[in-house]
Amino acid sequence: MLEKELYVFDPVDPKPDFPALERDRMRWWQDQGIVEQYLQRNEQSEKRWSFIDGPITANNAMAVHHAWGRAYKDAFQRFRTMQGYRQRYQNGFDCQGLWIEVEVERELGFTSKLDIEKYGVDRFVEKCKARVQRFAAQITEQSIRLGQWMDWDNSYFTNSDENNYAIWHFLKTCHEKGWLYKGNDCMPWCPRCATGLSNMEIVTEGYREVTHRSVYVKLPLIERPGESLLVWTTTPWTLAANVAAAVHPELTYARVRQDDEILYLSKALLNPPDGSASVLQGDYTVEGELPGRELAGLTYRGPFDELPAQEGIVHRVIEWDEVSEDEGTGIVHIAPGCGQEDFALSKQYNLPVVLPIDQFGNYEDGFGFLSGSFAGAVAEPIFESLKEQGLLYRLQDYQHRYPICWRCDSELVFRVVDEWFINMDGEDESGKRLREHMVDATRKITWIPEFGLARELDWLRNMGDWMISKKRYYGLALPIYPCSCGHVEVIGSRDELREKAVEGWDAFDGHSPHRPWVDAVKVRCSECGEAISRITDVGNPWLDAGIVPYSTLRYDSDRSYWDEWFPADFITESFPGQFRNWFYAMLAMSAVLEQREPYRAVLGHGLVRDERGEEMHKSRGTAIWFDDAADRMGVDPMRWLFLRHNPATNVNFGWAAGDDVRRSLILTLWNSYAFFVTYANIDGWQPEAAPPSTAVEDKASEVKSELDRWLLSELHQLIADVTAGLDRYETMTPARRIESFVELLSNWYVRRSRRRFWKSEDDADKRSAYTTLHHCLVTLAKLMAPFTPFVAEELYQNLVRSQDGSASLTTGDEAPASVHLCDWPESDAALVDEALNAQMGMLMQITSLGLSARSKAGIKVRQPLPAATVVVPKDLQEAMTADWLIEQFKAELNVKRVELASDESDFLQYKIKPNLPVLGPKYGGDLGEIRKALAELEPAAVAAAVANGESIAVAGFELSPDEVLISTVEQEGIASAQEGGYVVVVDTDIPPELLDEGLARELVHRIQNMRREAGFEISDRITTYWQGDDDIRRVLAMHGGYVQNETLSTALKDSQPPADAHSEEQSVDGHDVVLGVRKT
RNA sequence: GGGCCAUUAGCUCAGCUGGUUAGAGCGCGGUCCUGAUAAGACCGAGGUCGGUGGUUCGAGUCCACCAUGGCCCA
Repeated sequence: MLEKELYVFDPVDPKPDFPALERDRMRWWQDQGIVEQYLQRNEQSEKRWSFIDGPITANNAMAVHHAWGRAYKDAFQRFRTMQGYRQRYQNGFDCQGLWIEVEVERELGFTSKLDIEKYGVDRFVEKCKARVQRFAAQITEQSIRLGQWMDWDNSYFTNSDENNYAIWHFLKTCHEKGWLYKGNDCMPWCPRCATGLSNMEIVTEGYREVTHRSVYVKLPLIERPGESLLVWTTTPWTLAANVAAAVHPELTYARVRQDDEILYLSKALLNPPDGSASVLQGDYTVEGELPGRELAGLTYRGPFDELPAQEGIVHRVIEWDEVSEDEGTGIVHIAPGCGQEDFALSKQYNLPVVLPIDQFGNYEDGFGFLSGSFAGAVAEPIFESLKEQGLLYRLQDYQHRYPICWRCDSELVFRVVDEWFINMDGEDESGKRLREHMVDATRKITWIPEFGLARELDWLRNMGDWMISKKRYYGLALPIYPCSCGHVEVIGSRDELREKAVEGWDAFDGHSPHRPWVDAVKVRCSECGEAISRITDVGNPWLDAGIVPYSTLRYDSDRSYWDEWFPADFITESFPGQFRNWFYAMLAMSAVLEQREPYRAVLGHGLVRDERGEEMHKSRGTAIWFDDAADRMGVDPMRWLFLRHNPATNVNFGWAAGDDVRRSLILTLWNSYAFFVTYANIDGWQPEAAPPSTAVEDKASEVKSELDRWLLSELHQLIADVTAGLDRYETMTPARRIESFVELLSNWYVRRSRRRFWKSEDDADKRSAYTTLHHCLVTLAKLMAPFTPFVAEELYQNLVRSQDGSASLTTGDEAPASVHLCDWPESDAALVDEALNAQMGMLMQITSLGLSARSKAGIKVRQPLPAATVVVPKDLQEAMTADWLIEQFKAELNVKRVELASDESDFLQYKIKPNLPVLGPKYGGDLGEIRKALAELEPAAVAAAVANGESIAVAGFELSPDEVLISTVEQEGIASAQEGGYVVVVDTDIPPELLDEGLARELVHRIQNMRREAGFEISDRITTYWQGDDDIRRVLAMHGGYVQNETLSTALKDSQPPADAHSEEQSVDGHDVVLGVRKT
């Protein structure tokens, strides 16, 4: 091979290791300072585009599913950068919250909250911070590998002082509006984490199918000795907190005698309609029926009345409309301290609330034999006790979905606890509720996919008050200072804390506002002057992420900056949880602070599944790590795979899918690019100064082939479509448009243009081909830069930058140092020629049909045929007569002559159909009859009439020719193919001279293969040696010039090949031939 | 229980505001081509577009109900 410096373009490896190219290119970007130039490119721009990055949890390494969202983030930022918009490029890390505590607890081998206290909250919090730093660094490295260009040194961290104090400001605003309150609610509680879960965390993934021992319990009625209610529960530990039993007032209950006692239960459950077993076991007799309301007001003896905690409690029967007769007994055991609905009933009926368990799920004092035991482990002692008391009816295993902790999988319990809430129905000065402000903001936002709007509104309609406190250690320190006098101080900033501090400031000063340091500070109660302490709770982590449109945009420190960048033009995240998490938290916080939408458009996307559409599992080996995927698949295919996908649905990710992208898109493009470079180097072609498209348009003298004009036309349509799609925050449609363009480029333009590049003359047509292909490849690189930044850069660097990368190849038209610094291509509508596009479409269509016809005749394409006859739809017959089109068709199909026929009747049979779009509006209900009658006419006669422009009489109506559609099917015995009004027929009668020509082409083919096997360069000149029979001799005598020209043979020698030639004996179309090639 | 989404070829998925014969990739079978060559092209088989009604001259597309699956919320 020649020294590459002798070429204009760096020779292209036809089979590159793409991941290796990516790694090299990544380093090159860093070494050349390209990323910095990119970040600064639009600093002076008037236009700005505001993107806010949803913080990624810096708690573990990045996974492939993060790559999906980050591909969107990067693609849209790159697109806007190339369009000249000023941006912030700020990445964010989510750094506080229980999930981090859980991981650190795991690292340290802790099993309980108490271990943290023993270890020291300060050391523990430092560990949490360190973990976050570690993974933030790792995620940053991985994101860079993904090709994500952000201002990495300027990432925000939600555990920063600014972020925490911004939330303080928010909370103080809530407090000033009177929307912050301490509530006691019965809530799901994890006994391991020893914390409540907010309504946002009780999610569907937080349930598990489990089997519990359920129990039927008798509750003896005080007023009716010997008679009992029968109740049922799946959580026996709650029986010790029972205070009431609920019946439905309208349902019918049965009074049943069994043995020597009377039981009450739902009548329906004696003989369940679904055929399941009766609640009762054994013989019984129904003595009467009564509506539930007649049981209400009775009192009963509770199952654990002897416990101190139950002292003085009167157990009543109450009415409740939610009681069902689908399961249980139709009488519901009510323990307000252990269930949300129960707790609500306690307010309604003023029932006492018994609180049986502490934060670890252990029974409190006052519960006798149960005190100190874990609620989840007392089923057996409780059953034993019930049995002793004669209250146990029977036990039954019961399978149901039960809530579990999403962090540690522990089964949840329900506890009544003090927590802090934001009242989502709080009213502002005008009487408008916070919830309504959020709904208004939500409607102003563009939700992609559209159903996001409905989903968010649904959540806003149903959401309860926002529980913002958590009884944990590492997180936002809630700045809430309740005083024993009843007043509550809420601190809104660090300065305010210092002003109001009465002790502990010195101990705190210099620390982040985290526990335990901030807890040292006491402030003065503004009502009574008492020194008061902060509640020990930390904040819900969605406060941390929700404040980001304020904290990162300097709301508290630089309002003009905030004005400039708020609201965000665009955000994007994966769906799960976000409608009630990040999307929601931002809406809520923005509604409080500014009563407006914090983002204008939001793109949500689904989940990453494995190749078969199932969840990725480490254990099943279906999980793919990001680093592995980047190493093996490369990130360009990964990004493309995500960006070409419909965001509304989950994507199936895997090695085969990635390889498909590599082969069908990247390699196809690469091959066209390699083709260009190979021939451009041979010809010493160099790009011109001015942009090729206008250069060509301006030079009327330049011969522009239809292929070139067509490719430019398609290119400019592509630019328009891709731009429009990205403007709508869509990547699927643009990606698929690019795919089809690459397909056309490779399998039609390059295929049909090959000879233009091969020919030895350096004429205008050849230069036009180079100019066009070069321009299209460069433009394609720009269009693909947001999607596949690596391969786009490879093409760009070699096609427009000098080999050492130091300068532009063009003169007078300095090309930017990187494709990512280029302007986004502009579509020139004047270059879009729809007529030409249609014409080329027709050519592709008839070519395909011609090949099909040849295929049916079983004649290889290398064998020339005398003629093909083509029929095209009437309105395209004019377009079909173009010389260039005929020439392309002849060449592609290898036929000598093309005949255009207007009458396909010799080759086809007709079928006629009504033209429904025309007839429908005109004839309406008569259409059925017309269709029927039309079907009975003689097709050929109708076709003839239509061809002559005559009307057709059908069922009493006169149909004009354009109201009838003629279609055709092929006749037997003719080598033809037809589709959609096109017919191609090939003449299979091959004269001897064409057989010779076919043989000549076959010989060329063999020689070409031998050239390649011999390892010759494409431009090497050779001497060809041959030995063969008279037919071969005749063919070479006649077509020797052609063979020489095609094979770059300086001579054809009728002799045995010399020893140093590459030679073979072959059978060519039945002729024994010896061939040899040797470099001249 | 309420809401949302989906259901199109063996598999994975496109299909714009209703319009003539519903497409692609992979897989399968066959043929061809080859200076993209451990690629490529062409042809073929494979679909009652989940079901039932409705609106309409006409429904994969709009409406209702149902079924199945998924998601969200109680």
